[in-house]
Amino acid sequence: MARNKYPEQTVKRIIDTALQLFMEKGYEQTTIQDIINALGDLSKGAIYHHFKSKEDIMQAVSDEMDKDSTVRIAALRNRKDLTGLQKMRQLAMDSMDSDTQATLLSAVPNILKNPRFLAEQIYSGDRVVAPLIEEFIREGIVDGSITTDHPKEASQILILLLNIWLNPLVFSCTQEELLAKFRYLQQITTSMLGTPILDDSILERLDKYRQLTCGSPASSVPHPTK
Amino acid sequence: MARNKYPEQTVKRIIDTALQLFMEKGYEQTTIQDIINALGDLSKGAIYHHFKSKEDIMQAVSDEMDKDSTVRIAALRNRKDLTGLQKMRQLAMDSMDSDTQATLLSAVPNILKNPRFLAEQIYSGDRVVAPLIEEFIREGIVDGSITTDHPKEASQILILLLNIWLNPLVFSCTQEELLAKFRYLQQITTSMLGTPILDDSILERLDKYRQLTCGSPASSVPHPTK
DNA sequence: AAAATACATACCGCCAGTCGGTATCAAAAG
DNA sequence: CTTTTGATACCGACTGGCGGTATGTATTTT
Repeated sequence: MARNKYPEQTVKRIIDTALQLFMEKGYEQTTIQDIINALGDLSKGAIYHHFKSKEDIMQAVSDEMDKDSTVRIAALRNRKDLTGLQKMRQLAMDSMDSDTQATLLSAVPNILKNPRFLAEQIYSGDRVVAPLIEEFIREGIVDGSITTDHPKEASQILILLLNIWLNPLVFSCTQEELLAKFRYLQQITTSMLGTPILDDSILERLDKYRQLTCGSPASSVPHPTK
Repeated sequence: MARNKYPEQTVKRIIDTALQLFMEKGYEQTTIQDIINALGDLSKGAIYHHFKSKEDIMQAVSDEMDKDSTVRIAALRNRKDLTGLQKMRQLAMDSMDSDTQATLLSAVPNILKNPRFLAEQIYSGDRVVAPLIEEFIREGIVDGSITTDHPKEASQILILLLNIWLNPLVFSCTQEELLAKFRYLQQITTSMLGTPILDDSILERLDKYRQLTCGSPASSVPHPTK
């Protein structure tokens, strides 16, 4: 195989391919040979030239997954025209139709076989996303749009509930169950931050979100073939 | 090696040894040979006679870990002298000084290297513990000691926050941070169930709990050697 | 005595990771 | 402009260790 003049393209191809396979089959179940086969035109030596171990590939994959949520939040961060509350609302909105979420949801069969990704989600939520949310909350406290005496803890719980508890990929559920969860989450977050942050416009996205994981749009609507 | 007349003892030894090693080194990092070496007097054939795969051992280990929490809850369940609220309080109390928690906390270096256990905790919390909590909540609603319109969702969130978010093993934190978390959790759970369920008597246990993971009793009290 | 159980041991296939080698490039040297 | 040099991108055979199996043997149960 001819040598690539732009090795970063090769690196990216490896990461993308590994991401796909790790999501589909799980990290442990994916073999380096699987990645090689999926790439088609690279060898073992090529991979181990760019990454020092399989774990190293996983690290790069995790970073890649974190990337788009952090850049989205970073963009929000610089907006001077929004109150803390408005930034929070946008954030919650975004968290359900980001590219990563979509591809992740459509590719991962069930996260039960992917404890690595579950752990990654939990920790990146707490370490990278929550601190930024905390910032928004503190802004909201200053500009008067949010009320709480525990911004740090609130941000952690918020992201945990949004990313994990409400995620049908983690806790599979029917449409009605998801709706009930969402309603209760509205209630709780309202009492946490002193004002509603989750409005019903998220609901549509939420159900698309769920459909991706479960397939059937609803189990509550019996539709005998007419 | 002489054949054991009581094979269930051998099975239990394997499970206990595997539990210990899985916690210390992580599931993936523990080899069958490690288990054999730790056991000292058994061979590979012995293990694969009692368990059909390494995954099968993990399953048994998980069941073992779930066991004591489920029997404790089952015991609470039959108590007719307690209100739903009182059962909830006892449950929260128990969740922090059970044997499993203690041994788990003292053995596991960081759950980051143990995504399997983290996932296991999350799912067993949701599937086995939460439904029982929901029962207590419904009892509490009937006997008037608890108020909520979403017992199911409340139970899920409650156990998630208690087992995962508050767990210093999952999210390592200083004593003050843990205290702040606990205070906020008191607040939230109170608004969730209409009455305080976490009282300060849990706090002592909570700090012991934390000390097991981090070692130092407190970072807030500077004690220069006198 | 026969069957079932509780082990032991040698062995297999597969996997992550290694290592010596080759091909291609960029820049320095002629 | 050509040659040399050294660095980089990649190849593919190989290895050690892993999970798992097959077969054999001693002990218990029936």
